Amino acid sequence: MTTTRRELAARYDPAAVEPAIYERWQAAGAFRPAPEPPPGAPRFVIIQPPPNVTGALHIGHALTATIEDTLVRYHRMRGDDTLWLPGVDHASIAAQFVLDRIIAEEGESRASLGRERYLERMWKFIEETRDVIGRQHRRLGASPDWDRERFTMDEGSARAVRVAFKRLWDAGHVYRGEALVNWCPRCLTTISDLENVHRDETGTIWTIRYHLERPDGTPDPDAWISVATTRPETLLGDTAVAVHPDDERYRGLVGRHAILPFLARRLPILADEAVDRAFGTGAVKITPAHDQDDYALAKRHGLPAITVLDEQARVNEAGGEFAGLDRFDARRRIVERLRASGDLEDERPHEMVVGRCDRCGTVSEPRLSVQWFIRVKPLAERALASVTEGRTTILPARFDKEYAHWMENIHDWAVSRQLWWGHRIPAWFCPDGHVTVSDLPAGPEACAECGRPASELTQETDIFDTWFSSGLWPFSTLGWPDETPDMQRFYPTTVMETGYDILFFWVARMMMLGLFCTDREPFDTVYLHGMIRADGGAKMGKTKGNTIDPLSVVDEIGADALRFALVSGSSSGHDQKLTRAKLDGGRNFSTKLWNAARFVLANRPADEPDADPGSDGAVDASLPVRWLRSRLADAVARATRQLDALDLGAYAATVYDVAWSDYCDWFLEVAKVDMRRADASPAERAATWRAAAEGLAVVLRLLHPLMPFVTEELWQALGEAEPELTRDEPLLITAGWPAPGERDETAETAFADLAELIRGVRNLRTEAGTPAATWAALVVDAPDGEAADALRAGLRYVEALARARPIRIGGAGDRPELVAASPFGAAWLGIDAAGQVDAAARRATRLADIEGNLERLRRLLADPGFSGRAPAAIVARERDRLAELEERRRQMLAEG
RNA sequence: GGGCGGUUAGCUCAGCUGGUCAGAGCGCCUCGCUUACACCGAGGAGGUCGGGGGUUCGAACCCCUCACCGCCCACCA
Repeated sequence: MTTTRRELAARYDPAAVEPAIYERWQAAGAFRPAPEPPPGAPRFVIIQPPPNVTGALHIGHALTATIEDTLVRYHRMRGDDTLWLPGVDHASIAAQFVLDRIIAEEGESRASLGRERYLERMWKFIEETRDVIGRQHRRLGASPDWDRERFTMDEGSARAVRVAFKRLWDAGHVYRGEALVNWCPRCLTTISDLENVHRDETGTIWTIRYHLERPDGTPDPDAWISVATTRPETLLGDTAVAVHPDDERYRGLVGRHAILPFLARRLPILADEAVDRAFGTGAVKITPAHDQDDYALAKRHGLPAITVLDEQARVNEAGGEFAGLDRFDARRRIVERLRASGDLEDERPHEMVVGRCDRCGTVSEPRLSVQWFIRVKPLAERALASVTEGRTTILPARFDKEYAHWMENIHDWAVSRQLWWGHRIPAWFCPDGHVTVSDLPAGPEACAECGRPASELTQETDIFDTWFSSGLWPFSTLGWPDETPDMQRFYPTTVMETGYDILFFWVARMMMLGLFCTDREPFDTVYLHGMIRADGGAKMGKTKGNTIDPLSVVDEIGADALRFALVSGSSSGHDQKLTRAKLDGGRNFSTKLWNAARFVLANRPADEPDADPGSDGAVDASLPVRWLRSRLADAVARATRQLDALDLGAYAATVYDVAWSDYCDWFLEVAKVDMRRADASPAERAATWRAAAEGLAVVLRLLHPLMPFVTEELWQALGEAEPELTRDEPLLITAGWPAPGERDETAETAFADLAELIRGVRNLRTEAGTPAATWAALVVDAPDGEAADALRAGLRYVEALARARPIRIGGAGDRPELVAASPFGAAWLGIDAAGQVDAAARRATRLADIEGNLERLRRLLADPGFSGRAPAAIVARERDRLAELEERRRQMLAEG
C-alpha cells in the first residue's frame, strides 16, 4: 500500500491551483519583510514603476512584474532583507485623458463640470479602477508587500512633493517665467520635451512673397523678399524677416522693411548667423511666439513676440480677418488668399519633423506662456557623476552613454501643467505679485515677502508634471522627509527595474531628485529590460490588434508558463518577440515538472524505512545519485551567479536544462532501473527514491522564483508525501535557496561516459532501423581493466536505456558488424537488421572523420607559433584530444 | 545631423574577459518497446556565425570598412 497522501492530477491545471496557492502565501504573510531586519542579512529592495491607477495589465507590465518578482523571490529565499513596495501612479495627463472620454459619453466635459466636480468625479473613478491593476498583478504571482501599497496622490506623496519643491525653491533650483513651451491644443496643457514626440512626416513647404516697403510706407508691388514656411498660419505673428549676414543676395535688403500680407505689419529685415543660406530662399520669416528658433533669434534682436493662436490653436483676435479659425483652416485660407494675390511663389511636398503630443497624437504647438521650471543643470551633473563614478550601475552598460548624453544636454524641466488631476504647485501669489512657496499642508500663513495674510494670497492653479511625484517614489514611499525606520532600513534601494523606454522620463528624474532630496543615490543598480514585440517584430498596440493579453494567457496556460516564456531567451535591454510557440514552450515546461513530480510521488516505496537511508550509511550513493547531486550543485552555483548578475535569461536556461535534461531525461530514467530491478534491496530502492525526491526538491527551489505556482504546489505535495523533504519550511516561497553543493567530477565523468555509450548505441540502432522493442546484443571492447570495471558498474543502465542485451565486455569471440567508438572502447552492436546498413561505408565515414581531425590537430601542434605562444593549458588540452583521437583510430583499425 | 543596437540553423534567439562556441527552443525527417509525461521519448538533417579587409599561433567574439533592419536623441524655416 502506498503511503502517498495525495494523488496529483494527470494533467496540470493551473487555473485550479494558482488562486489557492496565492491565498496561502498571503495568509502566511510571506510577502512581508520580517518585523526586524535579519541580523547581517544583505538588503534587497526593488523599485518598480508604479503602474497607472487607471491602467489595465498589458504584456509590458507582465514582463516588469515577472522580472521583479523573480528577483524578489530569489532574494527572499536567500534570507535577504527583502522589500518590494507596490503602488500606483496618478498619471495626471493619462488619467484625465481617460476620464474625459468617459464623461464625454455622459454629455459632460471638463469645462461643464468645473475643477472641483471634475476632481470629485476623478476620485470616484479612481476608486473603481484603483484595485484592478493590483488584482491583475496577483494573478501573475507578483509578491510585493501589499500592506504597504502606496499611491502617488496619497498624503505621504503629497507631503514629499511639497517638501521637495520647497527645498528646490529655497536652493534656487526653481524659477517661474515666460517661455516658449510645447503645448497640446487638445489636452490643453504644457507637455515636456519628452512628451513631445517627433515624427518624420511629409508636409508642404510654401514660398511666400513679402513685398518690400516703399518710402511712403506702402508695399512695393514689384519688389519682394520670398520666405519659405511649412506653417503659413504663423505668418500672422511674424515680426521680422531674417537673412544670413554674408548672403550676397540680400545684402542690400538688410535694414529695410517688408510688409506682412493681410496685416500690413512692418517687418525689419535683419541679418543673423543662424539662418541657413542653403535652405529655402535663404530668408526666414520670424514668428517668435510660435517657433523655438525664432524665439531665440527674437531675443537676440529685441523683437516683439505676438501670439496669434489661442490655447486650442485657433487664430486669436490678433489674426485680423482669420480670427476664430482653427490653425489648419487658417492655413488653407491663407494659402488660398496668397495664391489669389499672386504672392504664393511655390508649393511643394516637404519631408519634415512634426512634434505631436505623446498622449493624444495631436500636433503640438510651441506656445508662449508662464511656467514653472526646475533648473536641472546642477542636479543633472550630480546624477551623471553617480553613474560615471560607479555609485549607480546601469545595466546593460551601453545605456550609460544615452544617460550621459541626456544629462549633458538637458534643458530646464517645465514642471507645471495646466491640468487638474495631480499635485497642485504649492506656491501662493500675493496681490503685489510676490511668490511664496510653502510645504505646509494648509499653505503659508503670510506672504514671505510682504507679510500679507494668507487670506489675501491665492494658490497657483497649475499642477505638477506626474513625473515629479514619481521621481520621489523610492523615498516618498518610505516616509521621507522623516528619517523613519523604513528609510533607515530600506534606503537607498537596491535595484531599480524598468523598461528602457522610461530611462529619461523616470529613472533620470529619480536620480536627480533622489540625490537632491536625500543626498544619496536612490538605488545601486538600474536594470533596464527591452520591449515586447509582436510576432513580426512590430510594436504591440491595441490599435494594431497584435497584442497578447497576459491575463488570457494566464487563464489558458497559467502564470508560470507566461513568466517562463517572458524570461527565457531574453537578454537585458534587448527587445524580444513573444510568440505562441514560446508560450507553449512555457506551458510544456510546467507540465513536464508536474509529470516528473507525479512520477516521483507515485513511486514512493511502500516500505521505505523511517530513518534516512542516505545519511546513515546503510547504502552508498549510487553513481547516478552522485551524478545528479553534482549536476544540481553545478546548476545551483550557476543559477545563483546568474541571478546575482541579473541575467535572468541565462538563469532560465540553466534551470530548464537541469530540470528537463539532467533530471528528467537522464536521472529519472536510470532511477527507474534501480527502483524496479528485482535484485535491489528495499534500502537501495528507498535510497534511489529518496535521491529522486531530494533532487526534485532542489529543482523546485531553483525554479520557484520564476515559476512560483507549480513549484509551490509540488512542494506541498512533496511535503505531504515525505515531510522530511520539506522540513525546513512548509511553504516553498519562504524556504531557503538551495545550498551550494559539492561537485563530484569522478561521478560526472563516469556517468557522462555511460551516457555517451548509450547514445552511441541508440545511434547505431536508429541507423540500422532496429525496431525499438528489439533487444540487441552488444559487445564492448573495454581494452583495459579500469574501463571494464567502470562499464560493469553501469551495465544495467546501458542495458535498459540502450535496450541492449546481452552485453559482453571484452573477450574474444564473434563480433557483430556495427561498431561505434565509445569511452570504453569500441562497441559492436549485433542486430538482425544490421544488414540494412552498409557497415563498411559507415566505418569508412567514421574513420575519415577521425583522420581529418587528427590531421588538423597534428598540424596545429606542429606549428611552432601555436605550441610556442599559446598558453600551456591550451596546448596540453589539444595534445590530450590528439591522444584520444589516436586511440579511437586504433580501435577502429583493430576491429578491421 | 549625431548616437546606439541588431544582422548566428527554416523561425525565435543564447553565446561572459578571443582557444570543445558552433548552441537551445520551435519547425522539419525517421522511429516509438517502456503505466511520469505524445504539452512526451529516442535518433537525425540543417549554419563557411551579413559582405570585405586587418590584428593574432588562433576570431562569431578585437579593429577598420560596406550593406541592410530597428531604436534613441536633435530648434533647419
